[in-house]
Amino acid sequence: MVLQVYNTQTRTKEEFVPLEPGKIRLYVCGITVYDFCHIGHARSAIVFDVIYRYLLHLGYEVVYIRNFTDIDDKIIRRANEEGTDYRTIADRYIAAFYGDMDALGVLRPAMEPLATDNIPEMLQIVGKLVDKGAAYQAGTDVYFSVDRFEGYGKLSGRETEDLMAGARVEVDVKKSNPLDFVLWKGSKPGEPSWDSPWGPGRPGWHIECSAMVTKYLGPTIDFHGGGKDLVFPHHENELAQSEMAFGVPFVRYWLHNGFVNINNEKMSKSLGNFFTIRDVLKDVHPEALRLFVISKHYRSPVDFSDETVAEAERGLERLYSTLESVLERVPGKVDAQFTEDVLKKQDPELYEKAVSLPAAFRESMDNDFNTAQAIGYIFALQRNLQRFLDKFGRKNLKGAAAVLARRAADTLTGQCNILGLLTLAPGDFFETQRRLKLKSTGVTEEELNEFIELRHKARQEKNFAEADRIRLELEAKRIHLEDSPQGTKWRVSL
RNA sequence: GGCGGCAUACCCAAGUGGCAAGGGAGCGGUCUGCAAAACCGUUAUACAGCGGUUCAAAUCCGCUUGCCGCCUCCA
Repeated sequence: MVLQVYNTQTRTKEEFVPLEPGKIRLYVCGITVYDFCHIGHARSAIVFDVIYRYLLHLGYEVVYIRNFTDIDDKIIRRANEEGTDYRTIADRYIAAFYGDMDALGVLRPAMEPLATDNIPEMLQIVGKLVDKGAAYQAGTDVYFSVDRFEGYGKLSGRETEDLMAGARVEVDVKKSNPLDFVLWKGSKPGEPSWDSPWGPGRPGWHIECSAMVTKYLGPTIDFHGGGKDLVFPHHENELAQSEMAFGVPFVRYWLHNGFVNINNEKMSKSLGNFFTIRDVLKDVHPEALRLFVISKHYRSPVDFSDETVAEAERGLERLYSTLESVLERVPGKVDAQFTEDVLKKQDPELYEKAVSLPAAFRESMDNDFNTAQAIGYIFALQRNLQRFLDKFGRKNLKGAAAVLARRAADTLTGQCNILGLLTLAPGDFFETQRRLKLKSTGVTEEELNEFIELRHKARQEKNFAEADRIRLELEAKRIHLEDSPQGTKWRVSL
């Protein structure tokens, strides 16, 4: 089986062949640090986190780089609004970003370089382009000359004539071609600036990625990723300047994730319909958000709503619930040896599903990271496992049945871990989940425990009317009581 | 105006030529003092519409309709 990936540039799925056997160079465009991240950023981060985890799982050495754009117009504007400097703003939101990413369980890339730490490298590329006649100075700015790069438009599938015709931007008179883009921007008085052969200034938007890709990974890399909106102009321009400067292919496979929509409309700052990661995580468990994101193929748009997120939460609770049952019902040590045949006889379907899950999972993931399908297989095994557990009523499992249940649970957990799911002990998950959800009911844990205690007494006295009254009172607040042999548990409905 | 994507049950969502995965919700049942959870059963002669290719199409081709995105900062 081979990994197939959809390459934006060719618009087809291609067999993945790394530049260097066993090694993968992966670069993902990070964020511009001028505000808190929203769930669109979360989707991108989670999608590439899953891809990164999967490539590691396949046994590749993956060098994963994700940059921070820490100098740009929006950062400067924000600094001016707050009467502070760009560095303060950038550092604040870098810290916030790390907080969000850690909360989401996103693995850290090998390196997360800052644009401003790589200015000399950028100037080097600008110099190369000027020397080759592919860039020119106009006023205090330096522009890339799109006409000089034959392949311009090959990533986004556009013809330069089409772009010209549809140009919505006011044409900058300094440019010799309206499509030319700025490599180096002369700074206005009071703006942050760096010295350069073309005068004091700061980098244009695209040059930083070209510089950092080359510096940390080399002139040709395997994967370059980001949101769909970066295809044009950002990645198109990166590609143009890099290939012009270094004369070798820039990226072997371009990966772009789809958007998060709200009510079927793109979520964006300009539309004002966005949710920050930190706000969402106030009532949604990070693994539930992750499951929500990867329940759909990464290239498709995904609609974010209370309903769609709640579905993911319920699904995740189901998985953890089954795992919890296995922990409770299968004795701590399962050391007895049984032949495969004996295990299979316990429940042929469960046995078969457990044994075949890794292959099915891998086949899905090898097909352009089809996490949605992989999750389908995971739920199928979960269902079989739960069914198997239920066959034993409330009894603990013993012997071969215990071994089979344990093996199925381990397989489930193992595959989910590759996606960054089921990374917690079930007990810890449910505790966090209950605490998150209880906040929205206005009932404190102490109050709730008092209710449960009162009801417990009423039940002991066979005063079921009172017991049911308490149940109903709590249900009105979406708190459901579940009587079990281990005592009364509770959960908040989603 | 140019370029691109999507359309599968009540909802979400896989499927990319050979009997339509999975999840949620609903309904009926088992269990329960009553519940909940869980389990069992049930819910698409059918994949926007029309035409074509094929022994065979949700899957390939063409047209039509509807929605969305990019072309400006944007994950």
